[in-house]
Amino acid sequence: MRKRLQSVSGRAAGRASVADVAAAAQVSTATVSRVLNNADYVKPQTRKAVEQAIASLGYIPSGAARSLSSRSSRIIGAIIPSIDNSIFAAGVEALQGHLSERGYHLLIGSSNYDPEEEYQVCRSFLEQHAAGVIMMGETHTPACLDLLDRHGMPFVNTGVYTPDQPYYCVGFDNAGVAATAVRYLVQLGHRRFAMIAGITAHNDRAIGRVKGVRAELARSGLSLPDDRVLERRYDIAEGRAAFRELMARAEPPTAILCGNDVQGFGAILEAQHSGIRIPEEVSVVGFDDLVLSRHLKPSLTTIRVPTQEMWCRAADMLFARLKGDDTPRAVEIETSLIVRDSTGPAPA
Amino acid sequence: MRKRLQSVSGRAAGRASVADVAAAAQVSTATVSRVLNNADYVKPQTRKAVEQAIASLGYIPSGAARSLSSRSSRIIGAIIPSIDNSIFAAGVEALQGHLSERGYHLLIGSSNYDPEEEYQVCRSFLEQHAAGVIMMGETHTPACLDLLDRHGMPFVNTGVYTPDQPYYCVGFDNAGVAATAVRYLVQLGHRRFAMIAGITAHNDRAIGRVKGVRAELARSGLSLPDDRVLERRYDIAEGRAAFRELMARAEPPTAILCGNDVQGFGAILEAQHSGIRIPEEVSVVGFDDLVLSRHLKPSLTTIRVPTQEMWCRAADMLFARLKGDDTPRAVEIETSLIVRDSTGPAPA
DNA sequence: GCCCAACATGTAAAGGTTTACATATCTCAA
DNA sequence: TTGAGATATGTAAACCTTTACATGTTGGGC
Repeated sequence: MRKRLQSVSGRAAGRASVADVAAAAQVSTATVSRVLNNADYVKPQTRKAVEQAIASLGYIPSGAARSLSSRSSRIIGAIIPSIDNSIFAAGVEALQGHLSERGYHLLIGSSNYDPEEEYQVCRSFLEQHAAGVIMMGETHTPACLDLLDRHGMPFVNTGVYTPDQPYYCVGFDNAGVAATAVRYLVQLGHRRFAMIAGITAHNDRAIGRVKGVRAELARSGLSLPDDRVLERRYDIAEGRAAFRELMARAEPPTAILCGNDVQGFGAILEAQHSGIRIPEEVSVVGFDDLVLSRHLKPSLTTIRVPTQEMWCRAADMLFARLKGDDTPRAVEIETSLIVRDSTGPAPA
Repeated sequence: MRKRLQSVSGRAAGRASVADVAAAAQVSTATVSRVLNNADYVKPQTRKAVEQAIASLGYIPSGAARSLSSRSSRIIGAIIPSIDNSIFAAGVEALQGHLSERGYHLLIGSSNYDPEEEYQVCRSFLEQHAAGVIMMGETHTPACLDLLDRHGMPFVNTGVYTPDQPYYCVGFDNAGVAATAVRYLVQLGHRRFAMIAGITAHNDRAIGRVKGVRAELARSGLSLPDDRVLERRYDIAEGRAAFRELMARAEPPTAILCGNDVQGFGAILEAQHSGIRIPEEVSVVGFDDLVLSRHLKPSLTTIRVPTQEMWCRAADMLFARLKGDDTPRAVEIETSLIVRDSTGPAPA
């Protein structure tokens, strides 16, 4: 059994610890800790000595020991339904950068739109002492909420704006935003609508969008029968199939609202392949404004959602709560209808 | 100051610990630990008692304490150049699931193709006591390699196959694979080639692909002048611009190889917009086989890369090394040329 | 020249596991 | 009946920080 690394040894026999740094800088571990966490009351000269020791030992603090001791960590957990969806990938990317700039780390888990998996991911975040959690949507199992609550784990719901709820959130009103698109289409003279929606089970955003479309149509004295709402996965192939199915009907819709851009891509691509003209024969609207949307032919009219901003704001809300600052409970982010070439006047 | 949570208290005043579980189950903490890590030599009856205590207390082990004590964690770090790229998103998604099934957690960091950032992410993984790291490519700064080495942190390079190197890797020979596509195009009669390549700085995969193309062309007595290699970001807009630029030349290429599918999408979409016919006027080949590739019109001929498999294998290599099992140092995964509609005979 | 506040640093406990080692109990062959 | 393993459990140290508290030092107003 070899004695632990001494400050003299160039090579680490095991990892250098605060004790090693302290020894090398001839100070106490408390002082090293103070330097590390740049606390007040450290003489510049002392600080320099410690920093030098840190550098020469290649000392890297132990996150585990740190969070054990301080009962807080620099880890944020994010639960994403599916990373393999551009909109979430973009969000995760932005979030990761945002956290990293602030010395935080991102732990990610995916729920696959399954509440049970979401619960398990929460548990694992708790296990890792995450400082906070970001989740999608407002619908979580009681077990999950209870778990977070019992452990005093702060969390923020994203993708939804629910000022009436007691939970923190940053997002937008899915129903209201979807209504915007409908209003625009109605103005263009459309009367026969259909929807390629996301799978609504366990997905309040998808539900909200369908609801919003229905509500707005109702306001114009129109309706959206159940058989004109096709629930499909967020997937190009599914979007294509749904579009084909809708357009093959006796009375095809003149306007199709998609649950997200990916389904919209499916619609446009299927139209390209089958020779259906968009927007002359049918208008298509997406949701998210992914990068591809502006490049397709025709380009896709859609709702722009500032995802990056949303995830970063969610992180900021957590930071504020961790610091004890107060922060509004519900933050609404601005979306906008981006009119492109996939929509036009209803055919005569 | 309140006394710590007792097994009798329904509500947690702080988090339950092994000590609490031990007390509740009337055993020692060692036994609880044994149950937790399902070690041998625990009487079924005892195990049951402990498990019951765990359940009733809602006990969640502390990952921090665990890794501190055991000097190992269940965290794997992955450094991705950019999550906001379908190919990586798909990989991360698969990796996350794979790890999660095995009780591991995924910490992610992005390097933005910047070696310095990669180094920083490595540091932060070290800080979090990751059990292992997965990185893209074989090119890492000496500082980074040294850091990993000094801390005995196992890592695996992905996206490259370098049996001659002393590092673990799982991937494929970028140059060789790119050559495959060239061979196919040469057979189709193409003689005037161009490339929309990725930015080669700090990106050995991008470099490899360019090299492979050049090497294979040389074998056929052809060449690829520097002015026919446009280095661009992996981005649809960049792909479009590059395609436009190439096709506007006095002698436009008859075949364009793209650094990845995203650039290929750019080429196809630009062709759609500008009325250039693919493959009649020019053939286009991508790399990655993203989901969209088969759906575009024309569909994109490309190289299929089993990304999901690649990332999962990388994780498996780490697992094997962590367990002390031995594992081949270099694993080659199989890619294949997927011929679709974006390639055809060279125009006459 | 004194004393107090502000500044600077040190000591040691606590945080929640794992694990080496010690101890206790059981089983069964001789 | 005994005792040697095998089985089962316990004790306590170690892992590496942070932090409450204690102590020591400095400067300057009087």
